[in-house]
Amino acid sequence: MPELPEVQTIVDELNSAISERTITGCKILRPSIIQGDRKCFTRELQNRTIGKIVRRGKYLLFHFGDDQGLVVHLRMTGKFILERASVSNAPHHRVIFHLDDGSHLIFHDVRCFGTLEFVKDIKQFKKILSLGWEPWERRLTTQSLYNKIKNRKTSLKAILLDQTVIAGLGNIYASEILYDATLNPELKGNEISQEQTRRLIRSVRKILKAAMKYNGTTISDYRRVDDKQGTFQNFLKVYGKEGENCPRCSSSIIKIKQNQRSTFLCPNCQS
DNA sequence: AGCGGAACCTGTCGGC
DNA sequence: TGCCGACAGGTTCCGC
Repeated sequence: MPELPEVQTIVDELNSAISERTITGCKILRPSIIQGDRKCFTRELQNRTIGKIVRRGKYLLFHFGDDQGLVVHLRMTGKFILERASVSNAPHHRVIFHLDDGSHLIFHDVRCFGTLEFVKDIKQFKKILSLGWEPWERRLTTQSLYNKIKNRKTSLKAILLDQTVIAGLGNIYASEILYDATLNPELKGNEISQEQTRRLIRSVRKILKAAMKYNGTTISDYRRVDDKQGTFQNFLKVYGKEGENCPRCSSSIIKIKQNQRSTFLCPNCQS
């Protein structure tokens, strides 16, 4: 489900809703969701006060005042639900956090790919350390990105999904970005010019910024903490638009498979 | 080293 | 109607 704009929306809403709340207890309904030491998880989180919640790539980092914290990844269908009073019974509730104001934060996940992990030092957490540039990081420049991908034999689409290059992009925005930049998704890293790299970065920033403005894209599962939907699906140009007309040239949008995943493109504009 | 495919788990949808 | 395969917003592991 969520890519950077969806995760950022959720992080912003959680900061408003539960920052400075203390976790009074937690109930694990699906143990496989918990990474690391499951036995310690409940004990480590007990009586912790949630400080700042930040996003890095598609991870949510709940800081507990020091370097310790809770690292969450929503994967495809993970979401957070805040219930003010009693906890409803739903089949996909996986972990329930009880908070000191009587409310409950529920981690809900249909497919159970999502992960929660307590970490003693977030700064040294390997999965976070291996992430690439944030889209608005100064070090992400035409030159640095060009240097990083100029020898790669894989497609631009796969490069955009590679979290060790730029962190936060996923399948929807990868197609939208390549369409915006008029780049063929099947072009290889070692085939693109500096000018094309410049356009790629510009489109990454443009599309993500617009998606965040509209609180992300809801196609089926993604919901905000208050259960509202994002609205960027109303502005998608190619994702899920197979057979529809390209807004730029009216050619028919096509769907192809790259590395087992769908890519949507205009075969004319992006040739 | 770097690439592509399988696996992880559950639900939905379209075709026959 | 019912079954079966394909597909879904992501990541990790494994073999080549």
